[in-house]
Amino acid sequence: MLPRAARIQRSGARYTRILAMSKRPLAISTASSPAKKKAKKDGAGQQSISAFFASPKAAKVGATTSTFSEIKGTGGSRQDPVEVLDEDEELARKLAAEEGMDLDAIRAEEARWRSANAAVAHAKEVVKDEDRSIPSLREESASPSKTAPKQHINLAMPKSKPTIMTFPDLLMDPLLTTPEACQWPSARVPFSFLSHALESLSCTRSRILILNILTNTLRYIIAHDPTSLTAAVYLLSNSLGPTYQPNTELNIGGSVLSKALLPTTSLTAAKLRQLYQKHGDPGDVAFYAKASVRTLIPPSPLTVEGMYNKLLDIAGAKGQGVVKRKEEIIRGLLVQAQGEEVRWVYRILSMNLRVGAVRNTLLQAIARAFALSPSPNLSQKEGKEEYVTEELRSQVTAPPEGKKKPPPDAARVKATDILLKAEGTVKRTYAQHPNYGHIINGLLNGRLGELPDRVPLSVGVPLLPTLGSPMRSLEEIYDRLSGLPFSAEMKYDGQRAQVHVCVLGSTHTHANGSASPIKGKEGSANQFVVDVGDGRKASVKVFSRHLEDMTDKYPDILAMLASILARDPSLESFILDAEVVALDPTTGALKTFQELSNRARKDVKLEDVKVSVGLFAFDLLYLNGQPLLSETFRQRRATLRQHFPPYTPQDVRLSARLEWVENVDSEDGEEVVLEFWERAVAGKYEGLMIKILDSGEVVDDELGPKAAEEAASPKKRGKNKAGAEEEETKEREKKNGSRRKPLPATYEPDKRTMAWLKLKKDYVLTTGDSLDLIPIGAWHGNGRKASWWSPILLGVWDENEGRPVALCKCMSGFTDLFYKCLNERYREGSDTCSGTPLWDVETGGYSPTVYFKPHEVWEVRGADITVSPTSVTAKGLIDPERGLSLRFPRFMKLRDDKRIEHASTPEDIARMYRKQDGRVGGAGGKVAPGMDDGELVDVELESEAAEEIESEREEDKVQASA
DNA sequence: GTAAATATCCCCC
DNA sequence: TTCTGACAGATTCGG
DNA sequence: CCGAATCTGTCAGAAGGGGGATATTTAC
Repeated sequence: MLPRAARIQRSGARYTRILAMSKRPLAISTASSPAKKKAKKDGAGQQSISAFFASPKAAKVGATTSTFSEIKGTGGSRQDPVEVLDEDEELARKLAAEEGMDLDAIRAEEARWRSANAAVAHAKEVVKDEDRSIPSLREESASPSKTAPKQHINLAMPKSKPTIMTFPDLLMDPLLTTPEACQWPSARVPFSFLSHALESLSCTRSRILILNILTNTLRYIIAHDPTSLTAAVYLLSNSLGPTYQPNTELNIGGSVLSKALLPTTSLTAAKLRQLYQKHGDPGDVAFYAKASVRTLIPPSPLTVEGMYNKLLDIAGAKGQGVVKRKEEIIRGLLVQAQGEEVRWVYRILSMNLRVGAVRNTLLQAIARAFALSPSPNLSQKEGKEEYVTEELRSQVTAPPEGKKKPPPDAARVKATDILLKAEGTVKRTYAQHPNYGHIINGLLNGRLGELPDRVPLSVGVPLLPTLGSPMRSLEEIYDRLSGLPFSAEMKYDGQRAQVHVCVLGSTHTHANGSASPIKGKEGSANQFVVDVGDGRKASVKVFSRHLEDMTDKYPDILAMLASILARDPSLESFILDAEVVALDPTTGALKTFQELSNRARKDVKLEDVKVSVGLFAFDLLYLNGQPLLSETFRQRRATLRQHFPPYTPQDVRLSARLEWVENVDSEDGEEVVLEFWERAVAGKYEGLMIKILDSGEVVDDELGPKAAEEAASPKKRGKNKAGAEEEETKEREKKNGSRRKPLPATYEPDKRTMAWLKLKKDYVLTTGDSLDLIPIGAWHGNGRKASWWSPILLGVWDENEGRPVALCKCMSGFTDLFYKCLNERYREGSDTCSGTPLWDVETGGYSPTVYFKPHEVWEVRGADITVSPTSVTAKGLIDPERGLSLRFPRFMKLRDDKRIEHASTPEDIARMYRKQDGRVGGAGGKVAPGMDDGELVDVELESEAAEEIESEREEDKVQASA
């Protein structure tokens, strides 16, 4: 029996899916195309008119519809949902009649939709009756501070009938169920089981239910086909393997996919496009297209492992004719897939499941699944306290159906505690060794508690980086850290690099991870071994921020590392965290990110290096066999500086530099920090990184920093620091009347803590400039933004030509409400929005789906001005061939006080470019005097002004809708 | 049959 | 990289 | 004291500009 809450969720969600149907053009590819392909694209791909914007009937229900989407807004709908159903039915019949085909499949589908139909109808009633307080769009904008109240739709939903096999409900509380009976007839998990799980996932947005579904799914697989587990997890993770391994990329996009789909459907390209228009989601299109096909001989059922292996085949394919070969594999998969499976095969192929579960949730589910259903390979005796045993589980009771939630029973409390512990171990392990395959092997072959030892931090396997939280002013930083000593480091505009070095034959050599999930193909292709010169050799790897192996790209860094090893024979293995920055080879002055990205990436030879770089080290995570993660930043930094003094090569052509990042500490005084920040603003830096030096506690209340410092003490990392210690803290807090949060200065992979704060100059409202731009065109959004305009093309005002010129696209900074209002202000086909360029604008290399009548001005921010191959703004002012564009554009507010003639001009942009280009800085940290002397703003004024601007902005954003 | 242009995909920020 | 929004848990507020 | 309202942290998923790598198409 399904818990009531689950039933409600499920039906509500099913209903969401229908709402989520939307129109979208066939061309899914991005539209950042050079001007030349404009004509072709506009002709073939982009079907721009959508029913919602065109039909008056839809306009009539518009308000109601968006009200619906509020409930579980997976994108809203451009059509009355009920009608979608009718049309689908009709279409199905038509297809069946035309092609003379598989009525059974269509019937089953009909049944499914009909039950959903009932749900929608009911839901509609409920909403109408229950809630008159959901305002229409206009009312909403009148009282913007109130967000629409949450809806609870209480209705019973007839269960849809799976076409092929009957699978259990997966939403139930895993503590109340057990995966006893095998759910499939074969030895291996069929793909249909996974498909069922995905289907269930897509029906809800509740984190709790998503976790339940995933956990239950994995439990069944652990219990009945553990060898398929790794494959299943990768299929669920939108990836084929750890990013640091080669050949985990499919290298296929929308174009290959639709090309492959076409022949499996016996539909014409035009019909397929029609389906795209109808449904929006490519996976749904595949599903409907396939629903019209009859196969004479039913293919053998697709298995999870079979699917995964086929994907590996695709990823491994190389050379001439790959597209054809990949197409064939895909076609094979689509033929094999039945019913619902088609949708998920297709979404997996596009590596975008969109079911609300990615890395963290998946790891949680893995942990819980193993804690509840231990690997069949293990004897039941060991480590009982790490698992939720059958006895314990059977004592857990279901909460009663009433609305009152009584306190959970003791067994549940205990079980939940065990689950949380398991999550902690698995997440921590993954953060230090992000490889699902290794973790699953570890869990299948060892106890939960042994996992960290079985899958340890290893040289050669990148660990996830610590993340910094964005801050908007220096003041906010002092506020957050309430007196804890910190270091302020320059944030360079380059590329993150995690450098792994291990001298071969040293005592601390770590295996580079066994049991790779990537089978066959050239698994461990790139082993980079550098010759130190004194007879030693070392293996070296350089990883990017997203843990991609980019050792290829930096032969000069490898050379530098060889020199470092040569000058210090005691170095055996280490992991450095650093930033690679482009440098002027002679002066050592910093260069821009854009220049760094001009470097070649593959098979780079030392001689071919055109852009010199420096490696600016800021952390040391491992040294000579010893992980340093649990040491404080102060300690790690000291060790780093002790063992890795800066290095300047004799010949800049043959080796990169090694530098320490420039920094000051809070102990140097506030003025010093302020000056440092001003230098960051004036120079070619992104801003500052602020890092806690010692572990401590942050005090939220008035109790002041003293208590915090008192409590500050280096913390030993350990699994069970909980228990008594925590209670003690809580009690102390109660007495003091202050809340404290522990703030560790240890290296916390994958955590976005307050221990690392980033202050970028473009976050700070009074620094960096903002632009006033004119919206001149747009595209249809995807997924969540399917019923809105997104992105939007923005232009500057060119006085000479007397018309707007496109500068950049923009999609960030808009609220949902703003999008809705935009739909009204620029309704397709109205006098403000047209599929053809009715107004005199220069769009350069952009070809938007629709053009807007240029009559508004928006305030927009960005980090930098870039030289652009697409934009034509200010062409000739900086570069004869290329225009200028904006890095990280984001919408701030509507400027209804400005006319388009008052928008920014190409000259403005060019001036900003010159200003940032002339910025001073340099590796030595010297600031050339006399530059930009007017830019320095008193910090106090700054933050006050910022606050004002901030609140103003909020208001404006809302007002924009009125 | 080879070289240049174009299209896609992916990855950096 | 940027951003917003949804959930869920924790805290505060009002009767 | 309890339930509602509000705050906070975490997670997911939209998508920006630029540029290299590679396969495919076109031009000579």
